[in-house]
This record gives sequence, C-alpha cells and structure tokens, in this order.
Amino acid sequence: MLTDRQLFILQIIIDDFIRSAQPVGSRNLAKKEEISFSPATIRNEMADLEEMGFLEKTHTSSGRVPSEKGYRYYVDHLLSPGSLRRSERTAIHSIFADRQEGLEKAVQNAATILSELTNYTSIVLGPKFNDHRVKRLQIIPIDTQSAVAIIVTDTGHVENRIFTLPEGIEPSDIEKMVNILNDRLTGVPLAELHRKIYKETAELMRRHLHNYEAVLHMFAEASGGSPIGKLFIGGKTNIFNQPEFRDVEKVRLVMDMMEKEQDMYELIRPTETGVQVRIGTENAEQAMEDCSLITASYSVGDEPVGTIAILGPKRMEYSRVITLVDFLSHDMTKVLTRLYNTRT
Amino acid sequence: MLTDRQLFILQIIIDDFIRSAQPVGSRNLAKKEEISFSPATIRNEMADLEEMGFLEKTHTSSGRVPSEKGYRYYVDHLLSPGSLRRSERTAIHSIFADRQEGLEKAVQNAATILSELTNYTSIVLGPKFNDHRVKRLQIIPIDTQSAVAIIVTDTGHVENRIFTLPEGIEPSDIEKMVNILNDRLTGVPLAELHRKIYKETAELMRRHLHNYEAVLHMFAEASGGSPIGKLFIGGKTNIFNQPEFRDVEKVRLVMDMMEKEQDMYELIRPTETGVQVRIGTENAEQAMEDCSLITASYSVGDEPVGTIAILGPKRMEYSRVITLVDFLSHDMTKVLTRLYNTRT
DNA sequence: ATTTAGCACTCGAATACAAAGAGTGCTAAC
DNA sequence: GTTAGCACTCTTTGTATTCGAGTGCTAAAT
Repeated sequence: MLTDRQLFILQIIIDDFIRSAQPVGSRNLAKKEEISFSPATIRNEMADLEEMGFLEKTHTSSGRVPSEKGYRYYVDHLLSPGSLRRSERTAIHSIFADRQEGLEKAVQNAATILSELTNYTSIVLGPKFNDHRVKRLQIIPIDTQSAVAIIVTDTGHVENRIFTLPEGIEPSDIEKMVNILNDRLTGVPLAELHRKIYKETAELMRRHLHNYEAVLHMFAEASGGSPIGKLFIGGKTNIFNQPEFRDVEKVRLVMDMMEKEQDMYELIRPTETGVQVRIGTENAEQAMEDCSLITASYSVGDEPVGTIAILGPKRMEYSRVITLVDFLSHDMTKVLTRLYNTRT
Repeated sequence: MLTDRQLFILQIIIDDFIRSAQPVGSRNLAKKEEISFSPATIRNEMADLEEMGFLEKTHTSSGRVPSEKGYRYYVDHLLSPGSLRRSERTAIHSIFADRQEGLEKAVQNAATILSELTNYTSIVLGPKFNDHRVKRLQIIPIDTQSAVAIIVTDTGHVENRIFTLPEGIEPSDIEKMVNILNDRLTGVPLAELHRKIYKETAELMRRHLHNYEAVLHMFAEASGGSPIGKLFIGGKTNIFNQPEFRDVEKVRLVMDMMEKEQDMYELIRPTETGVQVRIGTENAEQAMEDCSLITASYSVGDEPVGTIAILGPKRMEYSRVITLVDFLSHDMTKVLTRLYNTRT
C-alpha cells in the first residue's frame, strides 16, 4: 500500500502538473517549501509510484506525469475540498434569478456561465419534460390541407408540429375533436401520453383525421420520442486554451464529437446521482481519450431531470470544478423544485 | 491591361493553387499540357502579374500564390461556369422533397447537405417570418400566476412565451381578451404586429392584464425583435481539412467566430440579390482574413427571406461552390414560393 | 521584338551534429 | 532510511550544411 509520504508526493505532483502542464521532476519538486527531503528521496518514491502505475514518464529521462490511475486515485482520495469565491456563488445564483426569461434561456445561461467560470467546455442537458402534464391541446387549421397541433404543459412548455389534414374535414369537426382530446388527456403526464392516446383516442382520431398517424407521431415525440431535454454547450472553443491541445488533430477529434448531438447525449447520459468524474478512457467515447468529464444531475423533487457537465483536459482542476458543478446542480435542483411545486 | 496570355496564366495558376494549396512555380507550370511556352516566359509573365498585384510570393524565391486581388479578378472574369453532377442535383432536390418534416428541419437539412457536398462550412439563415401573418393567438393559463401566449402564423410557425398574470384575473376575462385579440389581429403580418398591438389593443390589454408589457414584449420579439430567421451551421469542423489551417491559432479564430451568433448574422446579412462572393478582408470580420464567403439569398415570391452561404478558405473551389449555392438558392425560392402561395 | 536557354542567387526544408539542460537510476556514503 | 554523487538518457536548442525548387537577369536564338 501507499505510505503517507507517497500520497503526499503524488498529490503534489498532480497538483503541480495540473497547474503547469509540464512533466514534474524531482529536482524542481524538492525546491518547494512543503518538501523537506532531497531529490534523491523523491526519485525513489517516484520510481515506486510509477511501478504501482500512478505515474508515467513521457520518455526515459523525463519528469513524471500522472497516469489515468493516478488521476483516479487523486480524485478519489486526495482531493482537497475546494470552496467557492463569493463572486462565483453570486454568478451561479444569478442564473435563475430572473424567472421571467423562461427555463430554456436560463439553462442556456447556465452553460455559458459555467464555461466562463471554469475556462473549460460546459454541457447542460436541459430538463426533460416527461414528468410534466398536459395542460391543453390545440389544433389550429392553417389552410384546407394542413394544421398545427400544439401541446402546452403545466410547466409552460410548448410543443408544436404541422400535419396534413384529411380531405374535406370541417372546422367544426376539428373543434369537436379537440374538445374530446382535451377532456381525455388534460393532466396526463407526457410520459404516458403516447400510450393513452393509442388506448383511448386512436379510434376517435382515425375516424376524424385521415392521416392521424402524423398527429400521433408528434405526440409520440413530445413524450417518448424526445425523452431528453435540449442540449446546450458553452465554451466550445475553450479546449484551444489547453497546451496539450496545440495539436490540430486532437482538437479536431473533440470538436467533431461536440458537433454530434447523439454522441454528447451518450456521453453525459445520467448514471448515478451526485457528482461523477470520468477520466480519459473511462469515457466510452474514443475522442475523450485525453479529456475528463465531470457530471452532476439535477432534479425536480427526487426525480433527476437533467445533467450538467464540464469537459476539460485530463489535467483539469478537479477540485474547483467538482465543487462548482456540485454547487450549481444543487442550486438548480432547489430552484426547479420550488418552481415546479408552485404549479399543478 | 492584361494580355490574353497573362489571363490564361493567371487562371491556370489559381486553378492549380486551389487544387494543390502549394505555391506554383514556373517550372511545374510549364510541364502542363495546356502550356506551350517555356518556364522563362512564364516567369516573365508572372513577374508582371505580381507587379500588377494579382500574385504574391511567400518569400523571395518561392512560387507564386494568388493575392486577394488575384482571386477577385478570377471570380469576376475567369470563372469557368461549373455544372453540377446528377447526384448533387438530386441531393439538393431531396432537401425539400419531404414537406412533412416542417420548414425548420428542411432548412437545417439544407445546411448539412451543403456542407457535405462542398466539404466546407455551410451557413443557412432560415426564413424570417416577418411577412407571415397571424393565424391565431392563444393565451393558455398555466396556474393562477402565469400563462403561455402563443402565436400561430399562416405558415404554421409557432411562437410562444410565458408571462405572469395579474392578480385575481378571471379565466373568462382572458377568454374574452383572446377573442378580441384574434378579432383584431388575425391576418396582420408579423412585421406590423408590434405597431398594431400598441395602436389598437394596448388600451384593452392594459385594462385586463396587469403586466401586459410581458405580452407586448413577446409579440415584439415575434415580429421586430427577431426579424431574422434561425441560423444553422453545417460542417463546422470542415475547416480542419484545409492544409492552410493546420495552425491552431487560425482555426481558433474561425471557430470562435462561428460560436458567436451575432457575428454570423452580420457576416451573412443579405446585401444584394444573386450570388455574392466575399474574399478574405472583403469581409468585415477580422477572423475571415484567410477565408472566403459565398452567399446567396432565397426568396418567397420577390421578397428575400433568407440566405445560404458557404464559408471556406480563400483557396476555395469558387466555380463549384458558386454553381451549387446558386442552384440551391433558386431551388429553395421555387419550393418556398410554391409552399407559401398555397396558403392564405 | 519575343522567346528561351543558361546561370547565379535566394530561401526554405531537411539533415546532421554538438552542446546544454533537465531528469533518471544506481551506488556508496551518511 | 536518506542523500550526495555520478554516469547516463533524452529532449531541446542552435548551428552548419546540403538539397531542391524557384527566381531574376542576361544573352543568344527565333
């Protein structure tokens, strides 16, 4: 097992490397105030740490660099619990201060602020509206051939879709149908909407709408089809700041990934609650090889509804970012829970 | 003035450079079949062309590279009018084949296909809905404090916004108000909505809605506030393919710009009709120094409603891209005009 | 009067080499 | 167990050298 001194040295090495991005050598380490033993001693310890897989060398006679295992140990056991500056806290609180703007704007804002605060890339998975209930359905004819179907939820979210009307349908028919739909579907959670429609109203729709599949399709999307909230990414180009990404090819990998929504969903799909750290290849995605990801989900009540995440180099300021992400996710949970509970 | 042979040489040099990205020298040029004179002759002509500002050298004894003025002359006078492959034409036609998907999807699709076809970055400014008319207004109460206001246009576009209700307003009041609003505002173009609301319904709203400013604000956004359509960018990372963008700093400049919506709007804001080419510093934007932009607007009837654009290196395949952009913009105009004219 | 062959010259890119510097591992002394 | 000392390794930096592609200019050829 690791001695106290080895832990100490490991911690200092990683801290140093996170700051400098330079392999750290025994000589320079020994110069630090905190360290009271000689370079030779450090070299011995470093050799041991390397043998155990916590450190690596970039070439035979270079300084040491943390390995993935090293980072893992660092975040699991060595992290000094960071604290936030007053300015950071107020920045975060400000995100949801203005409720007028609507949820989407606020969430987008969260992404922007998070990336500015950290200088890394932020990803925010907006709240999914599964749990929200139908407040009102509406079908508004546009012309003789087409109409817009609209769902409004009790959280004020609006989904809409154009579809084609069957030949010769009367406006009064549509009105009747909308009334029936509202009668039967108001209060139904989006998650169940799909099923409920098929069970209770398919017959009705088939009678009145020629291509009722289009409408069903929309409802399906509003519920099952997009069970996931919108994705916001802030500070996409922040990766350019990292010296280990001076290489165009490396940047390209990450950039390409960020353009693919699907990949990003997969990447930050919520797994467990609380703050999660995934280092390098711990992420499934190939392009993340040299990156780390810190995620946290936020909830409405007890139900997780979205995720916030920070994507940075493996050499990320774990302590600070973890604190930040944790803080923001709790803040979001608090605000959203209150917001949600005033409705219904 | 330029002799025929100088034009010929200029054209071949630019064509060659566009293909190879390498400075082109007299010796290699002379090897080409089309060329029947010696390297020395070419050198003389090149020296003249350089003196006139059409060519540049990267260093004293390098081959020649087109200057901005050279490109300008090239696109203005030397372009061989390209033709499209059958596959390209079908790809473009396929974009709007499926009207079911809705306009936004189709426009987004246009951006994707355009970038795939060209290997450059595409920018599509979605149709602005100024000219579209109010089909239906709706206010749907969510709870005692808030409601959603919805505008549906005769093109099937839906705008919505949450706002706060004044204390103690009755549902019946709201219903009455919506009826009046629909009475007065149905058929009004979005562009005039703002004015009309203030003129004809402000008094009414003030009486019934405590913070009617929020509603006005939404209507303002639906009309004046976002006089511009949505912006779609395809193939953001295609710039990485260009050898002259091997440099991280250069890529970063362009990427940063692409993240700023405002900058992109400014960049492709429609000026004149027809295909426009802006080369390097002809674009106001600093980051475009090494890029060229080819834009074309598309219309509904005679009214331009949006823009499509291709952003690539100065060393862009002008001929092909111009043809493509021209073709697509006409196709979009045709489809949208038909689509729009079947409504109302 | 053009065109072209020939030649000296320039510059960048590639190669080689040496020296410097940072770092390691190991041994022997403390 | 710690550390001083030293040989060794590997990267970085700088310098010199060569090679090749290209130019500009002059003089000969057409």
